[in-house]
Amino acid sequence: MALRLYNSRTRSLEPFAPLQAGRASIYVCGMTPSFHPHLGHARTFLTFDVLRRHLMARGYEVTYVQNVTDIDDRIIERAATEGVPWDDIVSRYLAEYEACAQRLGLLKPDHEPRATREMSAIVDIVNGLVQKGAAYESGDGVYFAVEEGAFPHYGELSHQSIDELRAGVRVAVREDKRGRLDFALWKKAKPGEPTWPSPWGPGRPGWHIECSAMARKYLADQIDIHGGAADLIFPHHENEVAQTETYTGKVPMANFWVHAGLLNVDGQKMSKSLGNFTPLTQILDRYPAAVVRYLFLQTGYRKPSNFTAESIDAAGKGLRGLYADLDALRARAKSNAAPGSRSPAPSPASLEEFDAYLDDDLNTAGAVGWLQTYVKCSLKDGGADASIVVATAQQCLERFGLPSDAESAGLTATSSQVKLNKAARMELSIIAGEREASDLELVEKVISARDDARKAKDWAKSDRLRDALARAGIAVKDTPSGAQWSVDGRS
RNA sequence: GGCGACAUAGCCAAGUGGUAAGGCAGAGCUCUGCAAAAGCUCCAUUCGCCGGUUCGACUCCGGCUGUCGCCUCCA
Repeated sequence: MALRLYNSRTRSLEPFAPLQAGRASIYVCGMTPSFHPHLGHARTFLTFDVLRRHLMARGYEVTYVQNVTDIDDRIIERAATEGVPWDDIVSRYLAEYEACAQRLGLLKPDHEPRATREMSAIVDIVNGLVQKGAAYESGDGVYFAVEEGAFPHYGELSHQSIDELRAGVRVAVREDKRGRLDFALWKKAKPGEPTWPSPWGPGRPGWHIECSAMARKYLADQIDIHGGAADLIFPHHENEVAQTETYTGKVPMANFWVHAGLLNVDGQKMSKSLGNFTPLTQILDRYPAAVVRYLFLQTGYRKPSNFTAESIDAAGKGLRGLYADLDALRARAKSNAAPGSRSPAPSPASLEEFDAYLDDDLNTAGAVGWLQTYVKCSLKDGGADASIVVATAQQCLERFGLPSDAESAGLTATSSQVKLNKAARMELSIIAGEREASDLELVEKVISARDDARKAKDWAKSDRLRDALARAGIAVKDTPSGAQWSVDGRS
């Protein structure tokens, strides 16, 4: 079976055929660091991270480029509001994004070009477009002449005609251009704005042109897959296609346009004004990154997705369950293993079943279901070779970019995660008769006091202590080998 | 107004022209001092509504309704 992907350009599912045998080039529109990265960013980049991992697993040599648009109107506005230099804004939010990307386990792009460092490539394209007569200089910039028919295929990607698009244009924009649909390739400097030199005087690139320049420079005139979130289809990608294809004369610039669905929060579009905008950093502080990843894997990447506290809690429990079953299989494999035996290879047949889901337009949700069933059934079926199942499941987790066990996924309690609030600390320190002990020591003291009570069959005291721990956010469970505890909701 | 996506159990969510994966929640039982955890079992005669095609549709076609998104701020 071969990979099939939904191509927004043709609105159909197509077999993936690379331009060069064995290679795949992907360009994904990355961050504009003008504000905090949010969950929607995470969803988009996780989607392409999994696509990339799957292509690699299928034997392609993948070149993945994800740009940074580090100059645009919003960055300038933000800087003006805060009264700081524009590049302070960029470095602040870019650093925040990179920290999040690392926590999410996103593979590092092969190239991460930044618009401001690619000015000559940008100016070259604008120049070329002007020379071809597809663009013109006006009082405030250089514009692409959509309305004069510079690009006959304009609108094909977003499947709208020029007339339809024109009808949709809202308020008259105060730009000095000939046609309403014409868009800026280069913006001449206004006072106080950052500038770069150009044949049209100091200024800065318009939005869209940077991607045309960087995709060509770091990949080629024509690439296999161009990705981004669905909200970029128009105008960003439409304009990008117009620029690149007019400039290079090669069609199409991207064989596949792959768009990730947008994310809603509590049923509504995420926005600052609705007050449901949560920086990604805060989400990752609250939930393990692996849970965020698992949550999005459970949804088709093209579908609109709704984020709620319930949905991520359920995802966390589902992932924990998977890891628990896997641990049980590991234990079985260990007890069955002959001394000195090597760990076995994954089952090719099972792996193929898993990959078949991903081949089907990256059906991660189906693949998750398959993996849950595979692990659960293997656990019930004593006849299955546990070590092979474990090896196979680990491969699947790697395809997903998920850690191989609960501990590395940050799902188990560790001493550093014990943080008692004031009231809880007070209560436990009274019970323990300790004032100076660390949070961790306090918890352990109370646990052992409870153990003593249980040995003495003083159930009332034992339950009292368990309740106190529960109020402090510590869950206790008694096992044959003694009491185990965990930070609530963590394990 | 134009363009599009989606509509499957309490929630999330796969899927197929031949009779509904999985997760969460819930219920019962086992275990347990009681819990928790774990194990076992159960949980959509039905896939928004109405027509059509078909031996047969949730799956294909047409219409309707609803939700959401895009139409130069957007990942």
